Parts: sequence; structure tokens; C-alpha cells
Amino acid sequence: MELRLHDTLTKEKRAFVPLDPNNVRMYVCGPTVYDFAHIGNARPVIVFDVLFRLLRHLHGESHVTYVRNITDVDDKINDRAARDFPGLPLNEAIRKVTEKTAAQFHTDVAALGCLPPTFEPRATDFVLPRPDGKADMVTLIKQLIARGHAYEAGGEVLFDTQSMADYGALSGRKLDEQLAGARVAVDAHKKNPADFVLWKQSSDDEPGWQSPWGRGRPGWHIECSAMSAAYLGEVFDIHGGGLDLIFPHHENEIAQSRCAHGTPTMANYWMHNGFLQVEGEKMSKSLGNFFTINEVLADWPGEVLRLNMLKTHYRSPIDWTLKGLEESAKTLDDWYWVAADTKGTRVADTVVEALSDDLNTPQMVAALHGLRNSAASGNERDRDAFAASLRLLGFLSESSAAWNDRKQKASGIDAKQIDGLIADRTAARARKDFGESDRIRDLLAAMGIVIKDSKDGTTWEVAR
RNA sequence: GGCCACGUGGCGGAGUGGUUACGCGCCGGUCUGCAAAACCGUUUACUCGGGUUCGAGUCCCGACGUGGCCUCCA
Repeated sequence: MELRLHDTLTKEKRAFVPLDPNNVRMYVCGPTVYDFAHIGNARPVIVFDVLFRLLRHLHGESHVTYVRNITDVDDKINDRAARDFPGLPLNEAIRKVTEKTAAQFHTDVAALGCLPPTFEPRATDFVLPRPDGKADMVTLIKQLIARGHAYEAGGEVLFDTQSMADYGALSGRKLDEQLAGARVAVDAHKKNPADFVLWKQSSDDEPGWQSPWGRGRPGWHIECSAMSAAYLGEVFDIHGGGLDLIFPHHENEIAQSRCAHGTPTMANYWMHNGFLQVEGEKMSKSLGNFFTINEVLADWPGEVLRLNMLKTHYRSPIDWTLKGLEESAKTLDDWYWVAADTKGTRVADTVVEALSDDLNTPQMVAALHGLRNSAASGNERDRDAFAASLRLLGFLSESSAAWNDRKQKASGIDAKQIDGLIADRTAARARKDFGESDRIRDLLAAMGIVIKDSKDGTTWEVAR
């Protein structure tokens, strides 16, 4: 079975052929660490984690390189640092903000069942030329100037968009059309309104690095051009991110990387995930429906968020709802019960086939339901495949006992008390005192306990 | 204003020319003292209007709706 991926650049789904099957290379734009990640940020992290896992399955774990950067230089970070640590020197305050936020990000995504990427470079480590000779931003900018694709003006270094014949190919924008309805203020020093900053000057109270163009800091896009080249080379296989990054971020990355390196392409497949809404509305702080990953994790296990995200295809918009979370939780309760701590040795073909069709995770979920039903009716081969598939995808990370305990603890229910009531009810039933046994049953139901009678006795669990 | 994505049954959500998606819910059955749980089964769909075709949810045109980008927001 062959992997097919949808490419934003060509707008088509086509067979994935890696440049080097022994080193499949993927770059995904990571977080800007100025504030805790929200559930919208979680989507690309989960989606591309699934792709990472699939590629490792197909090509071998040691044959995939996944790079996801951390952006730790950004004016929003500066603002946050000044706000939160007014007494500290700016550099120190910035470090506190970025370290704290990055640490929280790592905790959050680990809870979502995401593997760490192979490399997670920080932008600030790639501003100046490096001792190890890996690509850096200043050298890239110098190359762009040398090749006639960038110019210095008004204290800035700008990319000259007109120097690139096919600028705008990814987002389907043509420069002249952009100009027609442009609301972008034309800076006097720009040759063209679409030109964007590669390097800008820093004032004394802003973070800065000494460069050939004075003390300054990089523009937003150049960091990804540098870090992808540093770890993946000038041309690599897959570049991913959210839909909103297509323009201007990825468009400008392509322009910088291709023009600096003189290559016809930057990445062979551009993949973009759709946006997330909350209860049918745009997520925004003013509507009060803005949730960080951390906040949602307080109420739900990470795997519930993960499954909830994968129930929708990555390119479609997703509506994040409480009802959806409840359904996902219910499904996972059932899957943990059926998988019953099976180790799992062989991943199901149906699951790999679904994922191989441009990461069709809804189809994958359907395949898992099929395996689940087969396993529940006693097919041990499918139970093995069910568990192996779930583990491949980042589920079943805890024992089924731990999974159930968590729910019980969260509910604050005293297990010994329940066991006692169950024993009383069993005794009442044995003496055919059904009035009493039904009274206890109603009592338990009111407490949120689901009882399960079987030939072997009575078990119970906490209802959601 | 320009560009892009999406619009499927009570709900979520796959499916790109011709056969059941799948899950939840509802309803029926088995089981049960009666239930619950579990298992088995059933049910309803393709925003609207044109067009292409032997045949369209699936292709084309238009309308409407929702969301996004064009302002360093995943």
C-alpha cells in the first residue's frame, strides 16, 4: 500500500516518494512561546505526530527525521516579558517567559500522546553563524543579498519579492493582484509593498544581535528557513503547519530558502491542517470560549483530546464541543476495556491503509471500531492488532486499571462504600428481597455508578 | 473588494461517477426477578437552483450560508 498525501502547492493528492527512504525529513512550525498553547495549537501537533508515527512505521523508526522549532524571539514575547517581569532586565525576563512557556508546552503535548520530535531547535540558537557550521539566519540573509534577492533600506534588510518570478505560488497570490486591493501601508523604504523584513534594527531595550547591518533581530520567517536547512538540508520532503501559515509565513519561507539556495523547491509536500471552532463559534478570548491545552487536560485525559481531534480529517474544520469530548471519552473507556492491556504485536493493515490515504483518521477510527468488535467477539488475532494499532497511534499509554482509577478518583467516589452496597444488594437479591435490592440499585445510580451484573457476579464503574 | 476552504441522516463524521462508511442517540430483540451492562438487529442524508452524463452526494456553472487569509493568528 502506498502513502498518498495532499500537497497544498499543487492542490492534489499524490503518492509520497521520499527523497531518501533512509532519511525521510519533515519540518513543522512549532509554537511561539509567549503564552500557554491553546487547543487550536494542539491540532497540528497531534496531526503531524500521527504522520510522524506513520512514517516511522512505514520506513523504520530510525529513518525519519522530524524537526519542530520553538520560536523564542518575537515581539509578542518582548511585550509579555515587560508586562510580567517589569523589574527584571529584558533579556532575563524574556528567558523566564520562554523557558516557562516552553516547559508547559512540552508537558502539554506529552500528555496528548505526542512523541518528541527528533530535533527541536530554538530560533535564538540559529541567528548568528554557528561553530558547528549549521545553517543560520545571518548567513542566509547575506546569501540573499549577494544573489540580488534582498536589499538594505531604512535600517532593515528586506526581501525583494519582485526578484522571484513565481513568488506567491503556494498561496495562489499574484503580486499585481495583491496591489490592486492592497490595504497594506506602503513603507517608504520598501521597493514593493509585498516585500517583507528579513532583519530589523533593535533599540537598546529590545533583544538584538550584532550583524553586518547593525544590532538587530531577525524577521519572523527567516528562522524556519535556517532551522530547516540546518537539520534537513536545502530541499526536504514534508513541511507542515496550520492553514493560516500558508500566507505569509510559508510563502515567504519558500521565497527565502529557494532564493538563498538557488533550488527550485524547498519541500516536496506542503501540508496544512484546518482550523478549530468551539461549540460552533470562532474561538476567541472575548467570547469566553478560549481554552488552553492545560485547562482542558484538567478535565479530560490527554488521550480523549487526542481521539477527539483525530475523529475529524486534518484538512477539515473541526468543531470542538463538550458533547464530542464526552463521546470520545466513552469510546476510549470501551477501547481500554476491550484491549484489556493486550500488548499488541502486529498493526492492522486496515488502520495503515486508512492513514495512508492522506491521513484519513476518521477512516482509521472506523477501522479501529471494526477491530474492536471482532476482538470483543473473541478474535484474539484482531485483539492483538487492535491493541498494536492503538499503541502505534499513541493510545493505550496507561493500564486499563489506571485508566478506570482515574475516573473514579476524579468523581471522588469511595470504592469501599460502593463495594459494601453492592454486597448488600447481592445479599438482598439472594433472598429475593427485590424491593431492597432495587432501592440500593437506585441509590447507586443516583451516585453515578453503573452496575454490571453477570454470571460471575457484579462489577461497577463510574458513569461519565 | 481579491483569494481559499467547507456545507452529508437526530448529532458527530468518512466517502470524488454506479454496491452498507463508521460512531453516538433513538427504536426493537436476546439476557435479567425487573432493569442496567453486554450482545444482535433496524431506522433516517447528501444547502438550494441550473447543467454534463445511461447514471452525480461525487464533475461544471450560479446562489445562499459558515469559516479562513489578504494586518508576523495553529
